[in-house]
Amino acid sequence: MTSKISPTKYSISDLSKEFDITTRSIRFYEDQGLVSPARKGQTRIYNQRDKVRLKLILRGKRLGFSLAETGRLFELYDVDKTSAKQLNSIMELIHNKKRDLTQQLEDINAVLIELNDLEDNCQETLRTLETK
Amino acid sequence: MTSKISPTKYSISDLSKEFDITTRSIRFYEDQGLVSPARKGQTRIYNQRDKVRLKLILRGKRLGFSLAETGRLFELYDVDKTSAKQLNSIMELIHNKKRDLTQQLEDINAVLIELNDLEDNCQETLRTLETK
DNA sequence: TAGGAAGTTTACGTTAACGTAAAGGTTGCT
DNA sequence: AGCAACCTTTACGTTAACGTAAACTTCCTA
Repeated sequence: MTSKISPTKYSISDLSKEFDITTRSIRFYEDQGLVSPARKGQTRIYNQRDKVRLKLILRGKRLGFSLAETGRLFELYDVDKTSAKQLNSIMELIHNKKRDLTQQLEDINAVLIELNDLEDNCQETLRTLETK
Repeated sequence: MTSKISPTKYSISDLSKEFDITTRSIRFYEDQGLVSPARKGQTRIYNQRDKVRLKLILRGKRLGFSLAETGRLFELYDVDKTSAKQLNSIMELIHNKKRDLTQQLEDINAVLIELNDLEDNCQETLRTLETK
């Protein structure tokens, strides 16, 4: 049996509400080539794929990716018929991204440790203040 | 015996070379109140503390912190004699930062998994290209 | 049929984090 | 003395990622 799935059709304001971003941002992402919704007349109509892309864009932003970088990552997924040359440059790109992210993991862990220390200090100070 | 430590005195170009940033950036960070080097006449003289701060600024940037956010974190360390009220707002700030960073950890792990998948695909495609 | 809600394009404005250039002071050779 | 290598301040320019406003269309409904 074929699986019927969710509505798969969204207006721009549907998505702006769901992701808590402005319609301006969504149109801007389109301008930058990160999404390309269908049109019904003038009106944009977004499908599941567009929605997923928005989610990925936002995740990218949380990680400090520029929109251009996120766009590059999107391209990676659309690669089916590529030359070996391109494949190698793609793998280099992937390698660099992995390197950056691994560095970020270290950074985050370090900062989390520091924040926990700070938190402990604060709580202790609070306790001594209350005892008095 | 007292431990003699490293030079602890740096010129602006020393640090710009060491951290691979421009002197313009370093002066800008000063402008934003993130470092405050001593002066000998007009000339800036940086010490160990300044150097550490630069390192932290750069780590913050890797994590997508704005200079203002990093500045807030610096302030947290200078807190000794603070009121309970301030302590609570500080702890809230810490809490939010921890929340963000934890989210980032999840994001990074997700992206790393995807990148590994992509890498595998690329390598497999490369192998099939070579076999032919 | 008048108006409101949601959509559109076009275009100028804004903020952060510097880049870049101009104009000049200080030190150290040679 | 001259100039090269640093340092300084001042100030305008630049890019990314939108914000904001104007002017317009389309659809719904009271």
